[in-house]
Amino acid sequence: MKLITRNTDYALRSICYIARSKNIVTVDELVKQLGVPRPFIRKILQQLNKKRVLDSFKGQGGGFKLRTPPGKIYIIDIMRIFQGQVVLNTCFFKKDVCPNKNRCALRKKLRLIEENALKQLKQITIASLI
Amino acid sequence: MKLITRNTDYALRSICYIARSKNIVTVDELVKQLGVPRPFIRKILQQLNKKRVLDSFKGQGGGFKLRTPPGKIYIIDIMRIFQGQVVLNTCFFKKDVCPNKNRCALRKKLRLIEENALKQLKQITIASLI
DNA sequence: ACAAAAGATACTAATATGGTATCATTATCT
DNA sequence: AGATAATGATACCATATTAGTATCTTTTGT
Ligand code: FES
Ligand code: FES
Repeated sequence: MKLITRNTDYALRSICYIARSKNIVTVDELVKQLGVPRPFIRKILQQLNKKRVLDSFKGQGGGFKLRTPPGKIYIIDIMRIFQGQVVLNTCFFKKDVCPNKNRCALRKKLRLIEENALKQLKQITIASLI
Repeated sequence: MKLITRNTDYALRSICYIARSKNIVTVDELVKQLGVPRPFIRKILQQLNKKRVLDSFKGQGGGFKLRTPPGKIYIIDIMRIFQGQVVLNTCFFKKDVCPNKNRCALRKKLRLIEENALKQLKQITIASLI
């Protein structure tokens, strides 16, 4: 039960770095800073661009910068990009949606725990990490 | 980010069923009740026996029963059996243990969330599910 | 034109999870 | 004692997810 995966982790680190550095940041710079495989982090940054977290500039002097201020980037959103819908607690009972789900004591408990975790995750911004 | 996996889920269901039924319960009965692949649930029950959650009896009339009362079986322990150490939030920064871990803002936040979830999980017993 | 950047996309590798198969052991019943 | 009904142990296979690579295209500044 990992809260965040490697993807997300690197993404967050990259975003934090970019947030701190006022200038535009290249992949090369991030590779040096984070010591992460170049093609891997490239893919991550591309995804962040597609999802409109970062803005990208091609060509010489190009690179990435934030599209919104760090105080408005929530890590839950980054998690969603790389991990899909966060905190879902599936029922394995029957193939389809379990008809029992609302009465099921286990789900009820788990749901509470998840809601709680979600609530906390939703409050963390990049700004609060740097 | 699944809170519990299929293994754990089936284990919990099995334990709940066994807890409700006063008699000794066979794999066959569980298969019928839960509609889960027989060899799969066998393995699960064997593990539960090894970890001393269930007690097992071989031979005719054999099967499984609880080793402790349902109020003393915590689901966090079942999770640990099937999912290993629950709620660990790894740092991916450098290969080894990150020297920065205690100062790292992200880890600090995640740790809080995890501690919270753990605290809640630790309170759920089988008794509270049946 | 050329070089330095990112974009797009498809592929491979490693790990974790989910599931099977097979044979050995033990206990009960007749 | 032997047959049968149960679990124990163990090794294997399948699938999904995560992690990582490779290659080629596009854009832009000089
Ligand atoms: S049995 Fe389906 S949610 Fe619990
Ligand atoms: S950088 Fe290692 S814990 Fe945050």
